[in-house]
Amino acid sequence: MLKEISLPSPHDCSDCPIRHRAVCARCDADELEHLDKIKYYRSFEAGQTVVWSGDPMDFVGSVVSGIATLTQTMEDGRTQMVGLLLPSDFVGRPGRDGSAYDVVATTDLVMCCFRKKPFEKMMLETPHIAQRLLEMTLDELDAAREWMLVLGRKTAREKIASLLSIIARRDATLHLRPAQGKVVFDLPLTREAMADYLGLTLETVSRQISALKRDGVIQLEGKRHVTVPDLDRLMDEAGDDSDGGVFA
Amino acid sequence: MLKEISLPSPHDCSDCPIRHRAVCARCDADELEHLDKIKYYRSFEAGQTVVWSGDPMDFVGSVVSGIATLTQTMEDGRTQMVGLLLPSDFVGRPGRDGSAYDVVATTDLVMCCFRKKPFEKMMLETPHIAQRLLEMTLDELDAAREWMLVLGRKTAREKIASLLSIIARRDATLHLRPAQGKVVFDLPLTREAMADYLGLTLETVSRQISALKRDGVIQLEGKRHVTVPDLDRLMDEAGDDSDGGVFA
DNA sequence: CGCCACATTGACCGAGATCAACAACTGTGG
DNA sequence: CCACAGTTGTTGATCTCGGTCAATGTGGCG
Repeated sequence: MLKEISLPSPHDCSDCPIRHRAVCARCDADELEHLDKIKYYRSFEAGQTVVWSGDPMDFVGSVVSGIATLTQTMEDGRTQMVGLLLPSDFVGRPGRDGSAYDVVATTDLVMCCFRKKPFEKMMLETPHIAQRLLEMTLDELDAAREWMLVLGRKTAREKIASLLSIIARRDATLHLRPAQGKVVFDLPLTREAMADYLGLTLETVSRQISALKRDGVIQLEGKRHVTVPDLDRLMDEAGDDSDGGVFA
Repeated sequence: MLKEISLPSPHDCSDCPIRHRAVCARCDADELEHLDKIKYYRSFEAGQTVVWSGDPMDFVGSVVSGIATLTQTMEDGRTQMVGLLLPSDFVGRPGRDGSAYDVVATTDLVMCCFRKKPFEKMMLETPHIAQRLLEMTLDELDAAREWMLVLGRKTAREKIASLLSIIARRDATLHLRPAQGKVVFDLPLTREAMADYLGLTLETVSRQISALKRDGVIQLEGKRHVTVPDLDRLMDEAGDDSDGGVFA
């Protein structure tokens, strides 16, 4: 079944929900106008593949709404998620033809795309864009390294707790609620996607979620709706260095 | 015992061995002269810690020679290496006060350091530096994501083979030898460091290296000197997508 | 209703961790 | 020169966490 996805009418950057966080965050009015000329919107429905690994990619862009994943797959089918793309995150690599990863929409997704060639040209002329992209890339590198610790050294229970606390914290900041005490959110990932993120099997994910529920660390309503009564407790289970947030 | 480390006399960038690969790769003569004013060299001996995680860092810089590691440690002592720094690699994050990781010299090490504040100022004024740093950061992000697949989904044997083939290929390109057929190199890491890199115990590392030796995939002379009779065979064992190098 | 995708739970197994002994090498001091 | 201690690496015995295989549950939609 193909849902009819309404292409969002091109709207002004000034009321863009990711205006202040995306790659264009530092651009002034002139620069936005320039960007406007090379941008277009694309929508994807949940489950659709945005780009296949190895395929040429003639655009780069930002996630406006929804969630996408970056995954790598070995010949025998083992797959590892290597990135979780949330609104304002950047997709694609300037200066490279193809995607190194599969990019898949896990929810309905809207992207603000820039034609690659003009974007690359603009990057050379517009320090504001290159600077912001560098900052975002450094943040992603930090996140990737944090994840390497999760993958390499944490137990299954700690891995699940780590993922939940990341989602909980992101959700809290997104909705401008305090990232402590009680947090409520919906899981944006299937058990299988969580397993691919964590280097586990989906059965282990299921078991550990059940265990955390049994132990009162989380409450579940249905399969996706999660209540965390005490975020500190959850972060404790994640084995994270107590002082949650690294540096500003 | 403290070895006497001779501080290398400040030398001209023009005969710097990493001139064409480091963060200064795209700089012209003027820019190099400017960099020269804020740079200084530091030497470390094998085993010394360059920066502790969380400590303030008043410089950024490039590895000139030797090898350093980036590691994260949990309270209970579990550690995960999150970066392997080879000559020309960049250390430190502009715009951040402290290091998020421990940086440790695993061999004798020489670094070309830039005072942070002036470097940050220069980055804003010198697109060549910001551009090159962006490129290098994107490369590191790709490497980190490649490593996430290794950590999350590969077997112990595949992990060892992956690490060996990475070192072999780097060594081959460094010495401008073809990255195929027979390759010979010295392991720059202890078994424990390899374990920390791969999310294994040092015993498992030792066992798998012995197994690869038994199976003729590698030959060992002493504990560190490795001969790879057939790099393709090794890469096969690593389970890597056959077409070794992703994109250019 | 029955189908299908997603999730849970159980029984069993094996790769890798853990605990422990030992070997090889290096530098130290008598 | 040898005895030694310290570091690094190897190998063996055993245990355990998480993977594998399989049955069962659940909720949405035709």
